[in-house]
Amino acid sequence: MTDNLPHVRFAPSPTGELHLGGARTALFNWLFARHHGGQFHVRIEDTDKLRSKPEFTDQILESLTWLGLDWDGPLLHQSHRSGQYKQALQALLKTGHAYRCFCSKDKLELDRKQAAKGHEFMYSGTCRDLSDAQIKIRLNQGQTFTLRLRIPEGETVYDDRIYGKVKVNNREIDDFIIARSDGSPVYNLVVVIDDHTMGISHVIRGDDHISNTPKQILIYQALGYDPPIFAHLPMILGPDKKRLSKRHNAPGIQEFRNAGYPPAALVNYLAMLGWNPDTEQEIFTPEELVAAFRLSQVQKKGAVYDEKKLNWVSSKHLLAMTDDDILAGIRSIDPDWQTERPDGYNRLVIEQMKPRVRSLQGLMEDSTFFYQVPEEYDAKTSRKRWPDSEVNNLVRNYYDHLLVQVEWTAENIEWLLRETATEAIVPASKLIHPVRLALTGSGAGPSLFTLMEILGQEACLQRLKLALEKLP
RNA sequence: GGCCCGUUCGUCUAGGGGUUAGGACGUCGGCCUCUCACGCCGGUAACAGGGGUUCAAAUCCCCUACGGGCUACCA
Repeated sequence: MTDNLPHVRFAPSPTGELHLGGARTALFNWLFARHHGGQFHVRIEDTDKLRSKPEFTDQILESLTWLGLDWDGPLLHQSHRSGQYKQALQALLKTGHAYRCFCSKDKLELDRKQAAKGHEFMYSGTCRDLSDAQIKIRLNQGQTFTLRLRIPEGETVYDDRIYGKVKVNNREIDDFIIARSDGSPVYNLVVVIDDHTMGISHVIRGDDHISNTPKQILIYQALGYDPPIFAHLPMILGPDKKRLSKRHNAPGIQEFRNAGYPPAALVNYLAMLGWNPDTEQEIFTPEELVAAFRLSQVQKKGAVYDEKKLNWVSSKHLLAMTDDDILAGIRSIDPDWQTERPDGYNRLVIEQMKPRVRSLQGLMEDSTFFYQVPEEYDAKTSRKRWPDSEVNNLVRNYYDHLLVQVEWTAENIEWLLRETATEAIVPASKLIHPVRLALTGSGAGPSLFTLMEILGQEACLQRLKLALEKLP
């Protein structure tokens, strides 16, 4: 490119939803581009007609958008470039870098099976040096053929920005197929042409592509293109150290969204998987990540996905978010959440609950007592905090005091409670806990007096009355 | 099988010749306290193994083991 700024791309195939590994690859590309003021492109690799589904494209894009990974320029589709591939194939055939191979699929498969017993399988090169006459005969017979790349002698070397120098003897690479017998180009050719015509300067992708890279470099050379810079990211692993997949019931990005992880938290966590900022900072905003990101700080080894740490990162982000932002986040998952309540009330609830949860979903679930009368009382807490009818007397006294309380503030509520306890010559906690149980149905929750102030006099009285009837 | 890549606490990682091998999550204990969280303090826990090189190796070299990836007319 003429601007000298990096151009990178994320190239998912729409054969499934975006998962963690893909998201991380996209993220690192995006961080790299944004850090250097370059361009981040998204290209949909939809050449596999059978497995590609437009719904998946939509879903992937939605996930990227949700994560905040905005891309530059139009969305590209690989399938729209077929003319160009044909042209390149023709050129390679003409220059002798590619040749026709008439071996049938069945024969190749047989060879492969034979070889499986012994050692490696490589294409034997049967058709490598067919004469023009021989080719003509076969063509006249109507034999179908694939196109193979003629691999030159020597070795292919490249400098991986993460792995360092990677060197492969070309003997290890066989004359692989670049066009199928129906004339369609194969992935390795297609990426090369796409990346070249898009002006991609840095190819940043999963390290499962490391062995493909020399093949692709050979194609670049055959075509007379300059290869881009390569950087291979380590895989994200499951607890068994195998590449993370559905078998680990690894959630797709949409599930993280639905579970109520703030996108910035997921981005933060993913960035820390296999990368480190060279400082001891752990919690980053996306902007801070952009500023700090260096490819050179990327790890070579795979990293195990750890939900516990994600939860921690998420709780940190939640704590740092404003109540309004959290409310907006919740509404983006569930537009109807507590809409019948004033948002002022909801914000108070959020303020109280946000240090106690790890996700928006958790916040919604754990704050139901702010909105409805508890349906039951936690058995263990009941036994411990409300063991007998003496508690009823105590709570009834408090209830009576509250009945006449005109100014409903946390201070007044607390003062009254302590008064009630003092009158009965018991510690305040003897009253605090049963009251909380009556109001929330559980033994845990925000500070009782703040809770009561937020709930309001009417709700508190109603719930106390109910508990007095039902407990112990 | 072949080729490539990797290996520091359970997990994410710092450390690249001389360190009490550091931090974070988790876990355990304590403090705070009306509970639960938050917060704070503290504990637990790692250089895969073996050979070299060196006065000195987690750090450099070699081998082994283990793990992963690739080895398609998939992408």
